[in-house]
This record gives sequence, structure tokens and C-alpha cells, in this order.
Amino acid sequence: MNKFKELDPLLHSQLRLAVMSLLIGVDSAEFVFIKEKTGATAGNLSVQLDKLSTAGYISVTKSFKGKKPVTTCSITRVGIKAFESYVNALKQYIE
Amino acid sequence: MNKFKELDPLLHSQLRLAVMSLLIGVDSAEFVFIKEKTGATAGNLSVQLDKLSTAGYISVTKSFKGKKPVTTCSITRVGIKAFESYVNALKQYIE
DNA sequence: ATAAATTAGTTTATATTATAAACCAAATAA
DNA sequence: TTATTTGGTTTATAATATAAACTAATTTAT
Repeated sequence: MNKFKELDPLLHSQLRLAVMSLLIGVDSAEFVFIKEKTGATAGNLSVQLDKLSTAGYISVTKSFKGKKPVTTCSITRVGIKAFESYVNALKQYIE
Repeated sequence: MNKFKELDPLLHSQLRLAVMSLLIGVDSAEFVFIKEKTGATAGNLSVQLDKLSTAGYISVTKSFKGKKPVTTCSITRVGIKAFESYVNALKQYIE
């Protein structure tokens, strides 16, 4: 009947997908770095990181580098799983 | 700077992408067929077909099969181009 | 020393999008 | 003849994405 699998709506978002795409390739990444690589505004990025974090797809830790606040993100095992099955599902649509 | 290309927002939608995915493989398809294959509700499908049609990505023709109305859709050259570059852009995110 | 600008974000208001519910008209079945 | 089904469309609402406005601390310039 239905040919197409659900696409996890949390990942089916340009910015959140870009974030996950970045994070899956590294150990961790800082807010400012992600902002630059994705071209997002700080506000938008902040909101979307929150959503990914709330879902358990990434972990976010706040600390200081000297006197400047730093927000560091890394993908979780749950996030990797979710990303992988999203990519899998997506392939039905584009292949 | 920005590592990620824009994802055409018209195509970055589960249902519209599914529709395009179906249509790219066939000459044309009827509303009811698309509805079944995508699992969409009629209302939602109607709205999304309209958007794709307005964008020139598909063409929609209404006719009758006997006494029943039939809505037939096919992808346009513009739609094929758009789909192809969407898929291309998407690959940056998932590879 | 103090005003202005920069950095590193968050909160919140708004615009956009997606979706379903309600609806319509014609045809068919009970 | 009165339901019910078919094949949709319109429209109201819920969800999402985004940017603008804001905060708080830190530099930098005067």
C-alpha cells in the first residue's frame, strides 16, 4: 500500500539535518563553528540545537574558554541511530 | 564558509517529495493512485499537488473516466530539473 | 574611566508550512 | 428515496521555522 516510510520530522529540517551531518563526522563541535558551517543565525541555531538536545539526539555542554562562554555539542548514540534510519528512509524517495 | 547548499523548500516536504518521487518514474499518475502510494489524505494531497503545480513542477489535468472525475498528474521538465538538483544538494547532508 | 562595539548566546513574536476536518457534487447501492 | 461511496476542494488549526529583539559579559576605543 504505502510505498514510503515516515521521515523523522525532527531530522527532516534543513538546519537540524545540517547540524547532525556536521556532528556525525566529528567528536564534538562548538556553537560558533556550527553557526559558520551551516550559515544559520544564532537564534535559529539555538532553538534547533535545543530541539535536538531535548530529543536526545545530541548532547550540549556549556563551559568557558578563558572568559568566553562556549557551547559544545556532540551527537549521541541515539542521534547516530536516528540519523542512519532517516538516511535509509530518505533513500526510498530519491533513488 | 557555508558547507551546505539550500534545499528547495518546495521539495523538502515528505509528501511533496514522495509525489515527485512517484512521478519521476512514470509517464503520469492519477490522484487516487498517488493517494494510495503515499498514504496521504485527499485534502492534504490536493493542497500539495496544487503547490507543485503552481511551481510548475508538475502538470495536472482534470478529465472524466466514464462519469467519474479523474485528476492526472505528470512531472514537467522543470520538475525533473528541480528534483535532480534537490537530490544533489541533499547528498551533501547525508554522505 | 567610560562609552561603544563585539561575542556568545537566549527568548519570543511572527511568518510559513503541513495537516486534517469539514465540506461539495455527482454517482451508485440499498 | 435516502444512504453511501467516490473524487476531490476549501478552510481552520496545529506545528515548524526563522528572524528580530534582547541579555550579559567582554573587549576596544576615546
